[in-house]
Amino acid sequence: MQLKRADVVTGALTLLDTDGLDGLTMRKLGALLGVQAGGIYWHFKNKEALLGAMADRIVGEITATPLDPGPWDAQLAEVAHRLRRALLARRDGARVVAGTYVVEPNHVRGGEQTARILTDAGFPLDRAGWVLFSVLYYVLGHTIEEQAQRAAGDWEQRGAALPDTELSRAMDGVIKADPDERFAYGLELFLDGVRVRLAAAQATIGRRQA
Amino acid sequence: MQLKRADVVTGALTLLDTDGLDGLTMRKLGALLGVQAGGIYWHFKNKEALLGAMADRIVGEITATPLDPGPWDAQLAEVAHRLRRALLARRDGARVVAGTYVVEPNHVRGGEQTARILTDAGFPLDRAGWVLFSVLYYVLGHTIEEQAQRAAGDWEQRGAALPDTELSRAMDGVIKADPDERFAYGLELFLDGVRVRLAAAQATIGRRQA
DNA sequence: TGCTCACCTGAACGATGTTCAAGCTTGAAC
DNA sequence: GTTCAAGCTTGAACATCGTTCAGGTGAGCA
Repeated sequence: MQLKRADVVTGALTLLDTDGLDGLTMRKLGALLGVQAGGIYWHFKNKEALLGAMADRIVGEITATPLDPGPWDAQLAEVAHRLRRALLARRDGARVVAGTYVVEPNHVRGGEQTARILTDAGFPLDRAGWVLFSVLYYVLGHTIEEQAQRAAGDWEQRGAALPDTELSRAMDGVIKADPDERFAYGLELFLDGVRVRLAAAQATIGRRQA
Repeated sequence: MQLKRADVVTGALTLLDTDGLDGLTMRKLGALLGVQAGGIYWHFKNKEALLGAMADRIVGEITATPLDPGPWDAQLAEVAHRLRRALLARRDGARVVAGTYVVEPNHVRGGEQTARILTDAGFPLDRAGWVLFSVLYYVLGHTIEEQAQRAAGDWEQRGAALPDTELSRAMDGVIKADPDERFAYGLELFLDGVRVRLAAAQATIGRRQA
């Protein structure tokens, strides 16, 4: 039974979970697959291409199951949460996805599907794209930091080094707060902004129609 | 004249601009500083520590000049723009900053200064921190992608590979749009959300006072 | 049976981060 | 002005990394 392209990606994701992105080497991946390191290069041009395929597999989770019908804001929030869950599901998932600027099929498919949510809600198509990317950036940034914090683990010299002002204690509180809550809060800020824009756009149309 | 810690950081940032993050090696940095690669390890425990110091120097630009007095939303927007400019000012600046989860002095100082903007506007302290970090994540995510796209340069096989639907043409339009405009648009979405929250909080206080 | 691809081996190449004993340089103390 | 410890650097080595490539192996078709 020979190796298929998909098997390499699966093995790479397994190794990612156990050893992290920095521990993901071609030699270790080869050993896991029962193959010499060089053999992988028949399936992928280089490591970057492999990482791109891994990223696409990770974000592919988002479009795996169809969205429940419902109001646009609930749907958009669901997509954002799915993306975050997909990134968190694998060790260093956010770094893997953020590091690859490749246009892979699942990326594009997910983007289109999400844009449709916004255009159906009445957003003009170009602005829908802008909103979509903005949310994407927020999720990526948030999850990168979340996983970096998790990786840094408990070498928490932090509190000691900081000056003990009211503000810096608050900063420390932010870091220690529940990431799920913080994520939802920031996402809600975004959605409020989108709601404002949507209301304004519809008011303009209404005025034009009146 | 011997090397000081700060000189190493300055040289590293120069090398970052010319060779990019992937081209920033200890040997090249040593050559630039007129020193063997091993010598750098007297000043910094390892490369990660050096990158942390570089990141702190980059974000230090933000607090270099004091903020103009004005309404809180203009100030917050100014901070976000300063952060973006500081990251864009150096090649791969966003990746450098995002990759280091170290609490360096300038990071903390900038965070506190920005939190004060929000508390002065009437935000509770803990929520101010959440808002602040959310904006930070947006800016980081946006700028990482912006610089990645710049680095990918004009190997634009992109248009050809994509299916030619209305939606995918729109996606392509997003990528080709002016990054400054896109950034400002997404930031404004955020600010709208914050305004909504602030209005709601003040309404509650008002009702309580009444 | 033999041919032809698809797939893999095994060894090498250059480059990277990091370590360390040994030297040099500097500046203050005597 | 000499001395001496501390601050800084050398030079060579080590393990490991991504990547290449000429040559093997094996399965499926003729």
